[in-house]
Amino acid sequence: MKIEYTLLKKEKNTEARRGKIKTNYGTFDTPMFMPVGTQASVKTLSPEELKECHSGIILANTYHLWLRPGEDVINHAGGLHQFMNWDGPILTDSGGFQVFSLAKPKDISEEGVHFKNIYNGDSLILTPEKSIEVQNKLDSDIAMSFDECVGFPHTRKYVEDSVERTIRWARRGKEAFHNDRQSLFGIVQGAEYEDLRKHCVEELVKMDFDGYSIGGTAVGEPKDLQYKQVEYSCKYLPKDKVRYLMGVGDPIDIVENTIRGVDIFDCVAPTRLARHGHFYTMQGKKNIKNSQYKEDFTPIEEACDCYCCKHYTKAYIHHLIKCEETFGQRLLSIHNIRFLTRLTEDLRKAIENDTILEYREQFIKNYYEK
RNA sequence: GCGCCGUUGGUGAAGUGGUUAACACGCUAGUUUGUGGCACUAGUAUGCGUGAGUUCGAUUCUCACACGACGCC
Repeated sequence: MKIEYTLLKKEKNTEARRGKIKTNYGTFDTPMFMPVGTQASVKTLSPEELKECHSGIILANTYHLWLRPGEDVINHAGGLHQFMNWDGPILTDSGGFQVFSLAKPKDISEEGVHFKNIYNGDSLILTPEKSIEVQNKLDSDIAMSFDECVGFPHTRKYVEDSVERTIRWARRGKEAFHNDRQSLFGIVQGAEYEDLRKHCVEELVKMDFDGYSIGGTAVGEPKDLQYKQVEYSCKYLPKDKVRYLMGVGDPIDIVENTIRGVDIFDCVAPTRLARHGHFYTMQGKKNIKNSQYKEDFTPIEEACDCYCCKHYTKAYIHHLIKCEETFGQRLLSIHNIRFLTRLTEDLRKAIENDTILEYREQFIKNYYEK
């Protein structure tokens, strides 16, 4: 079956939404934070540890799994869930972000995007059809359309042409799509131009996707522009379909964009930052390597219920991270992901109580003014 | 006791008669947004064993002393 999104409640004063998503691998609440497991693994964490972080869904990447081990290997294993021993929902990115991070403009053609295989130097082309074929074989619960994620800054003309191509690619991908157990999302592009975002949404809605993603954010643009891009997208998206904001996961951005109507977030930040010693607290982001933690025998956060905070001290984690022990990276990854899922739990409560604006005010006060 | 070699930041060390003493590690901070994981950026000896001398100028040359390694009695 396809995913089923249920809108449970809209917050009284904002666009924030409380909902739930039913998949073949369980149901999860929205708003929700989704950890990133590019290569069929959320770096340093086991599926059991991820479960304890209360992640409702995880993300894996088409581009990387296409190159290694190859979609057929995973298909022969019985699909991504079986391959990686994760029995919760999985969303796969299409490779569209790698168009932004790896390809140059000259590598992009109407047919698709030309890449060099980093493992053996082969010339490769990723097309909308190929991306969908790979994702069909990976058998994730939610697949993404192949899009072009445009960087910042850019010219209006470039974005105009790019949006049209992304729409054509979305149509080609939808026609190539064959998997009854999987859902497919369209991706809204158009940078900071409201008319282009509106146009993109209208064209995608005509194709009737199972849900919609907001792309082209978190690519170096100022925060206020990011929030506008989300507003210009959510304003035109159908209320009865889920909305996923791609690549955004800074705590304040999760709060701000939930208020603007986003249901799902993903970001590499909690795990990447953890590997470099940073951790989130309600009083802001901190660095465990700082010498002040050398003999601090208290947990990362007293109020946190994660495995890391229940059993380990800052002094111990300070030591582990300075020694580059992977256990330290793992403990902070657990904490950071749990921090973000707790944040979305708070936001869900605030939506139910119609108090999300008060929550934002308090959150900003604690997070930034200390 | 004699001979010989050596002594440069927290560590390993490079180097020069003349503006900011290389590099690495460590240390101190910072950055990271649909991940080409474990990277990048910045700061970190007003100082070259101690004292005296030569010189316009010494960490660099000379002498004495201290400390250390090696060899000989």
